[in-house]
Amino acid sequence: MHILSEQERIRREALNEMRNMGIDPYPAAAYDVSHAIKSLLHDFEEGVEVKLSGRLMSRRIMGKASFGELLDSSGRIQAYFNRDELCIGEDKTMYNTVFKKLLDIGDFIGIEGATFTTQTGEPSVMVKSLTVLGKALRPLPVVKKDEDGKVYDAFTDPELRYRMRYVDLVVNEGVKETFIARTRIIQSMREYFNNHGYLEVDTPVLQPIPGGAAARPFVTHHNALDIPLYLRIANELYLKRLIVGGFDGVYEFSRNFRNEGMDRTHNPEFTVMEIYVAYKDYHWMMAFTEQMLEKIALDLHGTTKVPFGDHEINFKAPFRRVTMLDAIKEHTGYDISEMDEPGIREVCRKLEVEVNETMGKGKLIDEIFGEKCEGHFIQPTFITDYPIEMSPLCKRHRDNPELTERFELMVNGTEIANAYTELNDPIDQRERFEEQVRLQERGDDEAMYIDQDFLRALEFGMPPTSGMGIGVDRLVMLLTGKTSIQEVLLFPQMRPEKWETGPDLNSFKALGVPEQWLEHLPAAGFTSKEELLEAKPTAVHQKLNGFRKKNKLDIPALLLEEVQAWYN
RNA sequence: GAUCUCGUAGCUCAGCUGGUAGAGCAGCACACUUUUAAUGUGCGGGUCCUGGGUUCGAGCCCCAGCGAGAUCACCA
Repeated sequence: MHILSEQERIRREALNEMRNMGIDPYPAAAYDVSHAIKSLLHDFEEGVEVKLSGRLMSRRIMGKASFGELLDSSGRIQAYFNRDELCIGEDKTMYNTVFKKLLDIGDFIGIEGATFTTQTGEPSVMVKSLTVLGKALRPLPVVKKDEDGKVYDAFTDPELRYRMRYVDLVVNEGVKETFIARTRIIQSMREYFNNHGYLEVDTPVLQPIPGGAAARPFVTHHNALDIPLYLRIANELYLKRLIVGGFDGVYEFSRNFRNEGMDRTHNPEFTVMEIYVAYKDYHWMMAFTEQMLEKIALDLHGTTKVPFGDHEINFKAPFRRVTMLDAIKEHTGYDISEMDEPGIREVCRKLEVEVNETMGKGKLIDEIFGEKCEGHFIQPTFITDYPIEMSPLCKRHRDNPELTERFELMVNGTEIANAYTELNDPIDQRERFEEQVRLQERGDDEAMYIDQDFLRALEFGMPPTSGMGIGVDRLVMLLTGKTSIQEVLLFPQMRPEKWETGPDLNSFKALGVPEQWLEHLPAAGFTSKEELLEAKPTAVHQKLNGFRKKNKLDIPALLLEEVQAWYN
């Protein structure tokens, strides 16, 4: 138990008083409402009998009448509490005591009454009946907004907002909308795939070999099997096994886990949608992807134009297509298409792109692209035909064996999707994995492991297939105008909070402190037995009785002799 | 992991050259029957992130730690 602040103590006292009055602050019965607030406001009419529920978010008390705001999941409405409307008879306790004294901002209440419009033109509810549905014991931050929509005292500290997302969702406008948008984006995507007849599947999160991507995995241990298991870094190799098994198209919203840095674009767990479709190639997949994004933008915003920062991004298909080598030529002036590794190294030096000895030709090209080109692609652009070294799961380009049939979709200067014509030649695949092992030995810690079962599956034959993965979190960021991944994850990873262990009331009890006093000692400034015994008995005696008087505690005052007895 | 910045009341923030901790909102009390960032009067509320150090004296200076943010590295 933490030490209660004054405001928390006052709310607990109100809670007890409600119980003493026979009001259950946490009633069990369902409270069926007549309207969601948003829909009530949407076609607002006067004189409609309504029953609403929600949190009390503000109160403006003026003697016998008060205004408050009720917040439900859909919106806010003003409620008018008039003493004589709420309390028809002589007994005015419901207004004078329950509403004015015992309710607080943040409490859940139900109201029944009739709609009307105030003199200032505000749609409101004249409250005839009030029900307490759930008392809040902690004060909610009060965020206020003036006529111009200017926000005061917003709850802004990112640490507190992410740790206490429940508070963030209640008091900060727009937070809920972001997460509703996230779900709608996912629904739109799922609908698109289902309409094409592709099957949503689930593949293992716990994997014996962390394959399908180059990343550092989380390791755990399975006791019964006594083996290490890895949290998946990708699901690609499993989905391709399903294509081997005969599905035409499979997709999965895959929570992936990577044991790497955390910042405003990286969370240890994140969501990627991956889809694999048989008998298709990456040209088909580009068209499929751009149409998907156009649909998502339309479903979410009703237009393909999405504002983001200073830009407006247009998801209208088709998107521009540029080969990686052309992109490099476009943004650096160097044509590296005919160059060998030393030649490209020289270009890196001239461009002041940082490289090291472990990097192969492909990696060098990727570095140039990442440093000099990536950031320039604001409007959706497909970058195609990547070097073979950095694409070990991708089929060789039909016209150039040094390249692969791969594209990445760049939007707003970052990659949001990645796709291949998948490699289905098992012998080539085995050699590519072995090349990865050589890179690993050279020091490239991003190189991949060899998944023998995956190779076996390919040896049974996989139809030509195209696969695409899209970062769901980043897509949501783009479509909601957020610049940090923490804003689109309900519960982003944070360092665990340190909790006060709390005062040890039992140790006070052992000293002989009366039962009724135990809970008040920490509030009065004594959090441990040691702390108490360090002070003089006379000081303790005065401090505790002073606390009793100040807080009007309904317990007997302590005698000095009683306090002295604790010291023996 | 590195560098920089920040951590003060429930929330948002001031706090001078080191000299007894402040404001607004929220809370409590009183007044007020159509307000809307309601208003007026009064009153409470603090481990100044934690632990050391310097000093007669530390919210402020120094050291260490914890947490967060920004930049970078790695990654998507």
